[in-house]
Formats: sequence, structure tokens, C-alpha cells
Amino acid sequence: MGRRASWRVTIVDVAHAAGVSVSTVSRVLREHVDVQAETRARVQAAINELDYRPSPIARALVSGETRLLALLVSDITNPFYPQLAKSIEHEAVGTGHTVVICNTGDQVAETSRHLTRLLGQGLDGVIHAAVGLDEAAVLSLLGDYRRVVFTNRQPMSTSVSYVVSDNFGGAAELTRHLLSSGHRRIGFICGPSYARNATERLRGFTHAMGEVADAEGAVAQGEFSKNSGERAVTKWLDESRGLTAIIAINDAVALGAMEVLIQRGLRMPTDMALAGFDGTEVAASPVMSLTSVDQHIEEIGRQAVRVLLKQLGSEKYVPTQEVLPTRLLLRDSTEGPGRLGRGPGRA
Amino acid sequence: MGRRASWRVTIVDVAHAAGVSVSTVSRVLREHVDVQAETRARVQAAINELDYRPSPIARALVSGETRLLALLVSDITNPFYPQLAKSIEHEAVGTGHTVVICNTGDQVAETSRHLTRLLGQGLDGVIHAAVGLDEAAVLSLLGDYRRVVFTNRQPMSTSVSYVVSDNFGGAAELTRHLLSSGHRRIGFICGPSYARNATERLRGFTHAMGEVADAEGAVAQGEFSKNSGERAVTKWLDESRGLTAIIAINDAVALGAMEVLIQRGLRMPTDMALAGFDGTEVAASPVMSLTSVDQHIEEIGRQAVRVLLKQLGSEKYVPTQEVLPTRLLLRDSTEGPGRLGRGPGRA
DNA sequence: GTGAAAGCGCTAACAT
DNA sequence: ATGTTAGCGCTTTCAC
Repeated sequence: MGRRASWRVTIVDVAHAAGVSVSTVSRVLREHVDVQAETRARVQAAINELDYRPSPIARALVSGETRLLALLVSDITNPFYPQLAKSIEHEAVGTGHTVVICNTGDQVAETSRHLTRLLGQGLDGVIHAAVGLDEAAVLSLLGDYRRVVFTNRQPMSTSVSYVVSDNFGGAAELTRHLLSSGHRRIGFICGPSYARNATERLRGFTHAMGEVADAEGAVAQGEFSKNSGERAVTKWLDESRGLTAIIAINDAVALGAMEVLIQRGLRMPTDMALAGFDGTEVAASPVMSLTSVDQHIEEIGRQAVRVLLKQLGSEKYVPTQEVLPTRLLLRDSTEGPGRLGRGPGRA
Repeated sequence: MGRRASWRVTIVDVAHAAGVSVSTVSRVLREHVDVQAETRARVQAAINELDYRPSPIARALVSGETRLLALLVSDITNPFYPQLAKSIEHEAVGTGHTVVICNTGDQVAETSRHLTRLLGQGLDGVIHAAVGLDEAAVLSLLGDYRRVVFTNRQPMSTSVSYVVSDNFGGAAELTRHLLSSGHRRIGFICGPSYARNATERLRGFTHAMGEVADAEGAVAQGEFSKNSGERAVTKWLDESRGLTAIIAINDAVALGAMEVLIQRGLRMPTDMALAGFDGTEVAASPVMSLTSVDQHIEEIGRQAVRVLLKQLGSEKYVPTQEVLPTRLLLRDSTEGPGRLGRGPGRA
């Protein structure tokens, strides 16, 4: 049973009111040229009069276009994603598109479930901000490569579109900065190996470390969650590795790392320098004041939408692949005189 | 032009393969009883064989049901909302529903735009987590009260469903705790007057303050953003109001407040106690270690979905109105020996 | 118990 | 330049 307005104005009503046929109304709607100014005006009047709004459902049934877009993220509570989502939604809404945010939890099964369901609902396209093990599944479910653009994490496939940051360059720049500040033993809390942004950042780190003879890096495996940062730092501290600086794979992980440092009574940056990646708002806050690598989140989101819509609209498909530059954001967690740290609680 | 799979298996194909009519297939699909076990089996076999999946679009056209739900939030980058969104999505996905998150920015125009567009796309129902000035618009656009449930902020209308926290009680409990800790001059950074959760919390504060003779409250107007917290605290500090404790309308505002306190070199809780509201994850982090009032975000989201789905499914409508209890979360920002504060930077 | 047929609201040939 | 008509894939009376 439908729960929609009991009566809705249809194209037939408009045609009737304007004294024309439905196809003429449809033409006016679709802004077809083959319609006389006078007729068009009459139809428009009727449309306004009746407050007629075409049914996207009926339209979708015949055209196959729903203007429904999906944004796949691994975990919306990771502060990076809300910012990305906001910019994407902002960009998409202008063209009458709706975007659904789906949490994959980096699980292939979750991705498949979401996509299968949405495809059924008539999904037009996908922006995947967290490709990982699910890349093959996504590509095969979607069938048509035009319908997807990857962002944040670069896909393995070379024939699909993506908009990502220069993760290698950003990580290298950050590492070089720490090295030039005198750090020699630097820890890197990595992300999972299936996430290309993580591996690229690791490459950048390793590369930069290799440029300095006596530099010695430590790498911890992890994922993108706060827990991951806690775990790695706890381990390093317990092992007394003699690290003087730590780079976290992203700001969320850095938050976890910072928590442990604080609880252990260590001061930043004197006892330990700490940096993240992403350039989220929370990192910018004086409460964290975390050095990070700006990904220009808003710009990435905007570009991803543009690329996707362009692809959806064109017949011939040429993948667009963009790598945007990053920017180093230096803050108290690595810079400055090393003010007081915080003790076990609020210190 | 459609960009969907070039060929899709239709109900006609299944009917053909099973040697029955389309209506029979439809009956099997809808789990109608009037179908013989043997026929049903044959149809099922054909469905599996062809991997047939009914088109929700066609279904929507005739039934008016899309399984599309909207979640209205004021700003997804406020950490409260991603947590809420996650629980809502989690709950909704189980019943085959898709939820779209929309940022209203607390602007009536934005709400209307979103709703109008989504209604066109065939929206089934709405969970509004940020009612404000847009309440009338929402109700009139939706027409049917069964199609909406309010959460987080209580609506003005008494004949619609909502699931909210005991904002009054939570704020009162928090205030009483601060009073019992010896605080007498307490500042309250309020939210906008159109947001019922804000006004309820203010009521709770005022009420509790009134119970202690020499207690003196200060109230600052604001919104729900970090900026709001910065502004209020800056002002109070500049005016030397002699406050010893501050309650922020939510954790995001508290974050802004904390930033200023840190930058001014004040220690928590000795120089100034600080508390928030919501019980977000970020507040729990040792980096903030912010006393807050737990709203049981996940539970609220879950309930909101249940209520909405129940309403959508039933013919007769009786609004469900739930007020869930809150829980005080005491952390370093109000408790403890008052360890070192942090200086102008990382202190 | 099952089938035939009439739409749901719209678009796109194909006529005129 | 405009009208007629045949679907899009499904549900649902109404017959049999």
C-alpha cells in the first residue's frame, strides 16, 4: 500500500489543463526545442498552476536514471569522512543528485550488500572513498566502469577513474621535515596493506628516511582506527625503542597515539613528536594541535563528484585520474619549545 | 539514456521459464498464500536459475513504496551525528531500507530543498534529528505525520512521534553535581532557542541552580558549533566573571570552550571546570577527557528507526513519544586533583 | 489456484 | 510543431 500523497498531479492533468498532449508537456519539461513559445508558455502556466512535479520514479522506470549516488566510506565516525561527505553532498545536490552514505567497515561482504541493495533501488553511480579488498567486487557488481570513481584510496585497476592525494609526496615531505628537525628514530604507524593510501604513505616515509644515512625507522602495522594508534604507541613505549617522533597513518590514529602519550605523562614534542595525516578539523584544534598533512578534503570531494557526473553523462569513457598535491600543516605536536606535557589525567 | 545493465531479467522471463503467468510469479514474490506448493517451487527454481531480482523502481511506481529514508541533521561534522547516523543506518539496513543523510544547517530553506527533492525521488519516511524553525515546513511537506519521527530535538507539535533524551534531567543532574562539588558561579553556553533540546537543558540548569541559595548562573546564547564555545568563553574570561565552571550545550561547543581555556593557559578543573553534553566518543578521549551527559546515541537511533518503520507499516496512527534517561559521565575536565593545565600551545 | 488485463507516470519513437 | 501510442517492470483487481 502506498503511503504517498493520496492524489498526485500527473502529466496528463497538466496536458489537459494546457489543452495539449502529454508529449508536448514532456517536451517542455525536457526543454526540448521543438515547441512553440506560445505553447510552452501555456504549458508552463499549467505546471505552475497545478504545482506539478514530475515523478522521478516513473522517469527512472523508463530512463533508467535515478540521480541516486552512493558514497562508500569505511567508517563515518572517522572525522575525515564527514568532511568529505559534506563536500560531496554539497556538490551533488546542485545537479539534483542524492547521495547515500554507506559504511563498509572495510569488509567486502558489507560493500556487496550495500551495492546490491542500492543497485536494486536504481543506483546511478558510486564514489568509493575506501577501496580495499572489495575492489573486484565493486567493479563486477557495477559492470560499467563509468559508474564509479575512486577517491581517497587509489584503486589497483589502472583503467578506472580516481581522485586522490599525493600520499607519497605528502608523507615524504612530512618525514623530511621531521628529519630536518633532528629526529632520527621515527616510528610510522601504518594502515592495512590493502589500502593504497596507506601503502603510498609508507613508501613516502621509507623513501625520505632512506635519504638520511643514520635515520632509523620503525613501522607498526595497524588499521585506520584510534585503537590502532593506541596499540602501536603502547608497544613502542613498552619496548623502549628510543623513538623521538611518530607519524600516524591518519589523524584518527594520531588521536589514539596522543592519548597514550598523554596517559604516560609524555610531553609533545619534546619527549615525543607526533604527526598525523588528513588535515581534519579536529587535528587543527588547539586541544590536539596536531601536525598533519592537508589533503584538501573539500577539493577532493568536489572533484570526485565532477568526474563521476561527467562520466555518467558521456557515452565514450576515458578514465580520469587525478593526484592532488598535499600541504604540510605544522602544529604544536611537532613544533615549538616543547611546553609542558599533560600528566596521567588532565595534565 | 539509461546507464543500467543493458539487459535485465524481468518478471516475464521468470514466468516464461516457470511456465506460469506473471501474476503467479508476483504472488510467489509477495508470499501470497494462494499458490500451490508445487507451483511455488517451480517459480522459485526459475527465480534462482535466472538470478532474478525484482525492480524496486517498477515496484515503487505501482506501490508508492521506495524504502528510502532520510536522516536530517544540522551538520554531519558535529561528532554527535555520525554516531547517530551509523546506528540508524545499521538498524535500517536490516529491513532493506536505504538512508540518505541531509545537512540542513538549521536553515528552513535547506530542509525544504532536501525534502522536496527526496519526496520527488519517492521518499518513504524521515528521521529528523535537528528540528528547529523548519518544523512546520517539514510537517506540511510530508503531509502525513506517520512518515516522520523526530529525534534528538523534541518538536513543538504534540501529535507527532519522537525519541529524545531527558535533556532536562540530564542537565539538572550535571548541574547538581557541579554544585555539590562546591561550584557556585557556573556558566551555561546555551544553544539556539528554536532547538528544544537546548532549551530543555537550559531549563534543567536553571532549575538545579535555583535549588542552591547562593548559586549564580551566567547564560550565554550560542549555537551548536565549536565557534559558539570559543566566543562565549572568550567573552566571560575577558569580563572576569569569576566563573569556576562552565557547561556547554554539547560536546562540540565544549571543544571550542576547551580550546580557549587551553590557549589562555587555564587548568581544568582547578582554574575552570568544564562539561559538555552528548557523550560523544571524542569527549571520552583522554585528549579531551570531558565530563559529559551520555545520551545513549546508539539506542536513540535504533529506537527512532523502529518507531518510524512501525508507523509506516500500520494503517492507524498513534504517535509514539519516548524520553530516554541520560547518564552522567564524569571525567578529568571536572574531577580530580587539577593536574597541570596546558599553556598557550601544547602545555 | 491461476491467468488476463488494466494501469502506475513518464519518455520516445512514430505519425501527422 | 504537436499528437498518438507503445512500452518501462511490476501489482492487482477481476475472471475463469
